[in-house]
Amino acid sequence: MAVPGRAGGRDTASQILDVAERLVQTRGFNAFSYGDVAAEVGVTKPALHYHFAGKAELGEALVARYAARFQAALEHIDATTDAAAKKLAAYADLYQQVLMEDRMCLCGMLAADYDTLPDTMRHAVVTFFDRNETWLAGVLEQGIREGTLRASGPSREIAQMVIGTLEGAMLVARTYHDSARFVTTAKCLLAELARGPGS
Amino acid sequence: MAVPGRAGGRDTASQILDVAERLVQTRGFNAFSYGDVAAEVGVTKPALHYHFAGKAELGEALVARYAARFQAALEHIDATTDAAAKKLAAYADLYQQVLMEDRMCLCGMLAADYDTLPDTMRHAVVTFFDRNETWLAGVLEQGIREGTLRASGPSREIAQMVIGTLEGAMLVARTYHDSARFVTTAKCLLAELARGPGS
DNA sequence: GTCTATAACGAGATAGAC
DNA sequence: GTCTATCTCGTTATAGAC
Repeated sequence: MAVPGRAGGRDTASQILDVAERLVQTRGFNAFSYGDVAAEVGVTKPALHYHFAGKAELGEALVARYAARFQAALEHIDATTDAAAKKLAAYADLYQQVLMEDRMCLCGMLAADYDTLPDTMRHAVVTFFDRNETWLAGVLEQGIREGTLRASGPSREIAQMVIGTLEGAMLVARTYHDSARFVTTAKCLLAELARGPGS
Repeated sequence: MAVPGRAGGRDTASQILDVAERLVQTRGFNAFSYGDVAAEVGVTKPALHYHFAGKAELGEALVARYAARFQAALEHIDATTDAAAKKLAAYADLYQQVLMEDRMCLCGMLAADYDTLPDTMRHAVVTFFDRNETWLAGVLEQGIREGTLRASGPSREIAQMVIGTLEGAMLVARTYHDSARFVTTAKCLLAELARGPGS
């Protein structure tokens, strides 16, 4: 339950979000339609427009829900894990769980679609990355204090690299249908950040 | 001229490829149309169909040209650079040049669109990554022999991480309209791989 | 090699009944 | 809250003239 709320689907709005989320994560924002979602949920297109006025509004709701769920997962890590290195591993595991459902990170996918997104969605995607960066920078600083992690530069910059590496590893691994490829990169990354004899 | 051939545009086919390439790199494969390309090149849609039967064929030609150009750039690096660490820096610089034109790597973008691509394009994208991985692994092994690079694991796995990191850093940096963000991550990555007191 | 014209389809969206 | 029916537009693609 690192990513709670996905199993849900009692009401139509949740079902719409569930289906649309999967379609965006696998096909991208410009390769899914109201028709696709409606058919899969078992309603008609106007029913979708009742719940989400347009594709922009649906997209905004998608990012908002995903970001909230991710934020909750980060808080869950903070609440249940002490060591910074373990927090980092748990963070990478969040990505891995997404990939093992054959999905790209929602915001990673939307980053690819960025130039075609409505403004509100753009801002929401950037905010998602900002929050991840802030959380990661905190974990890195904790690890440096503990002496369990090392940073060869400012913690925010290392945090940016971690996000980029995990998003990129997901992106590429999906073309190989090989989640092991992601796991390998995540392990390399964690090994690099673990306190070796560096700085 | 690390990426030769882009300036070209004598014949219509080249112009079509140039425009389509930029549109795919900025908007994705599912967010550009024959109409967009035709309008920009200054011809009509049937003229495009004359040169490239359909979107699939255009996409294949796009990846083939991009991959060939990239391959040529790698050979250029090999021919003009000795030290492995400098080759690695030159490799990261190839990505940076693409990003500074406000573009995503063509194959990174197509990786996001992967689930919606025709089969021939899928294979071409994977082959692109494979060739990059092979070249990078060779450079890493050279660096280990020289004692200028270190690898905390098998060179092919490190090569995979390098590709993932650079693709992901590009992907995210584009949402910030901030190529400096990519440069920072690339520097961190090169610093990690440079021979510190590690293995 | 490029055009006009058009076919055939799917997209996002709305009106209005129930 | 969901439906039928419809509108308008953009999409890929083809036929056939020049």
